[in-house]
Amino acid sequence: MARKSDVTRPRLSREAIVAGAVALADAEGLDAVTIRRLAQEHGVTPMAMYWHFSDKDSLLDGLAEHLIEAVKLPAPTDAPWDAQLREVLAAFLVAVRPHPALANLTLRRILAAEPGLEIAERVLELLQRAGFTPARGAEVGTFLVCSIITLVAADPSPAPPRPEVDEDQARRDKLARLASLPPERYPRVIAAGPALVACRDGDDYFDLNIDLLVEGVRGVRRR
Amino acid sequence: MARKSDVTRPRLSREAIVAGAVALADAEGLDAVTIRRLAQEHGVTPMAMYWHFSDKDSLLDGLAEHLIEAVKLPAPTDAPWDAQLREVLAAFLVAVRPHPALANLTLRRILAAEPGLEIAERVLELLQRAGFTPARGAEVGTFLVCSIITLVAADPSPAPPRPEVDEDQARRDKLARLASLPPERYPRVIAAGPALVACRDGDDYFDLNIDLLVEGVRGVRRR
DNA sequence: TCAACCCACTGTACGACGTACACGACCCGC
DNA sequence: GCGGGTCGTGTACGTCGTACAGTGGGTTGA
Repeated sequence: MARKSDVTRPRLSREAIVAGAVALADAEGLDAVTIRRLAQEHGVTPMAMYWHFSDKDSLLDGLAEHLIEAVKLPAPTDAPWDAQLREVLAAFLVAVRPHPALANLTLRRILAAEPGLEIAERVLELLQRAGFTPARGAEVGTFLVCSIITLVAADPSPAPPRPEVDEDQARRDKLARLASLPPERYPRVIAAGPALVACRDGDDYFDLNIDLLVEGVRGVRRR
Repeated sequence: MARKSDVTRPRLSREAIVAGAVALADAEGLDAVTIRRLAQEHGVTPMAMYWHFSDKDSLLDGLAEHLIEAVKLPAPTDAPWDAQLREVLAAFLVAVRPHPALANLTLRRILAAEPGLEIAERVLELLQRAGFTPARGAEVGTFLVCSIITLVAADPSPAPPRPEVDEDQARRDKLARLASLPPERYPRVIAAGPALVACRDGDDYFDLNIDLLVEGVRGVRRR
């Protein structure tokens, strides 16, 4: 097997594997994250991965944990609960947004490790302060976090392939298809076409919808 | 190859394949939906599928379309926009909820066929009536639909395996893990444990969060 | 009536995937 | 110098999607 270099290769490690996997997922999508592919990129046999991870699923656990660890939870202040809630959700968004291909992995793994528990505790505390019972708070909090993840994950094409020229082209094609719909049946879809097809690289989309969530929480507070 | 019956087998069709795939996904999760497995269940060679679908992805397209077609859009009334929006979102939820394993497929395929376009048009119309510009309406509407899907898809374990006794056991284990956390660090996580771990089989969770979304839309309306 | 045709399906094969199992090589303290 | 962890190799198996080349049976035109 060809080594990465002729001299000694820097020892493999959990962290190095995870970092490589994250980079790979960012560049080519989650489907490109393969035991064999990662091994190859580290100049190593596929089976070498199994010393550091018991199986592929635990590798994905590692990726999710990596994302969740990156959340920089803002320090508690004496600002009102809704302002603080917005900050917490925004912090989560900021951490996850660079890795849309991995966002979905965090969906079911937030409560699996300490950093995620910290986030959950914080959200539940703010929701309790807002007047929710623990059960209601859990339901709302679960939904909030899931929504942030979806906000990020729902955006891109299933898996961004190599050339970003292609991606643009695909978007243009999609827009053209919308534009060619019968205008008497779908006037608003056509009018909104550019916004429906656009990639969410501005902050507007995220700001607006985080606001929507927080406003929603305020709205259902009394129940 | 063994036929499903000794006598002539009823001709294969797109619809039959999709129906089988939906049933399979409901029973054993999306991972069980395999070209080979479907072929076997129809008493047919794997390659026979490729007469009806160009590849697996177009089969998944078919599944998504099947779900979206099932949405029973309520007739327009002269009720206020927010009440109607709630009805539309609820209708979407009702159609998707029986098939959590397939919900995510609809995320990027709503605008691919006519029934989905109809839904989009309707949502955009209501949002326009609420005072949103087409662009803003598109951003909010996209998020609303994605949220409904997430509401359904985020719930179950990755893929429900065979015995539902196991599923209950897994839930109990997870709850026990939460309960054994240090109470001084995670008091609210522990208090909310049952609600965090519970399966969302009651309507409460969905009703509450649809309300949250509609209230959120009302909240961000003026911008 | 019979050859021609096409639809729906078969058969075989290939490369990629996750991973079980057995086997080294390296490095450490004793 | 040597025995036992730590880390990695080599080989193999079963499963996946699917390319490509056949093939049989129903319909059709002469």
